[in-house]
Amino acid sequence: MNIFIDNKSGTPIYNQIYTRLKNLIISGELKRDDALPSIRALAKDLRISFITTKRAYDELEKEGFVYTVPAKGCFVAAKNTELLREENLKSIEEHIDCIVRLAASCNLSREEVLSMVSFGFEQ
Amino acid sequence: MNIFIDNKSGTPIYNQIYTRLKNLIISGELKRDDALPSIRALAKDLRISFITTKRAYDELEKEGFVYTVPAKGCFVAAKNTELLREENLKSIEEHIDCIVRLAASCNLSREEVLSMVSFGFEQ
DNA sequence: TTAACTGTATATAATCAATATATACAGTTT
DNA sequence: AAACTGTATATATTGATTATATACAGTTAA
Repeated sequence: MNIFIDNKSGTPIYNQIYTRLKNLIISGELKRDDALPSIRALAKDLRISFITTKRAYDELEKEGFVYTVPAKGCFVAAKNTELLREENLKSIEEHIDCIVRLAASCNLSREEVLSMVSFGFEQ
Repeated sequence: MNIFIDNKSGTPIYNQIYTRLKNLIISGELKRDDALPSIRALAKDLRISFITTKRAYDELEKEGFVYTVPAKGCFVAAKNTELLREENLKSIEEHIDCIVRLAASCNLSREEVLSMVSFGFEQ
């Protein structure tokens, strides 16, 4: 499964697992309805508590990347790219809201902001 | 001085003081080189530890809104509006960076993002 | 010069969220 | 029945946040 834990890195174990699996799903290495390793098998493999792998899977499920069936296992959900796109759009909207508020509080016009954004894409 | 503490609100005391003073400075009610109440006097007034008022003042100083002179007091710094503008610009840049990254990961073009931003200003 | 004020520095206590875990439970498969 | 699956509950540890006391050192003005 190629998941490695770096105990020295500051990021929590459950987060490392979550990120790695998410990338595997997004990149397509794990396809729709593929079974993920069971939380216990993966935990045994990584020599950590299965509660920790469960947490990573819970996060993945909460964000719609996987679905789990009690007593059966955890599987890659469909429509991940659409889901990711929706999430990103929502996130972008939030950033824009912040920008609009900040711009207002320092008298920055729409045009000035637009040129800043446009410039941001050139970097 | 009109500073009130709401113990029921979730925001920390030092933060309430910080926000209130910052608003007084930005709005111009406290002008350049005006003396703020001493950390001890304010603490006595609010019936809290002066360490807490000190923390609020430390935050204000770190962000450039006030300067303190040991054994003399704490005073409103100059150029607050310019400073605020700079801070806001930096913050906007950061939001733009995030947006650019998000847009890239879901194949959103510069033009699409620009129209989203433009739309954001209409709300 | 001393009393009363200013801010500073260090150490500490309480609280809370985050992280990781063990254990007991219940359903599925073979 | 044995061996697997995920679930639920309770708990321990850690670290950051918040608020504090106490001892210190400089300034001011009687």
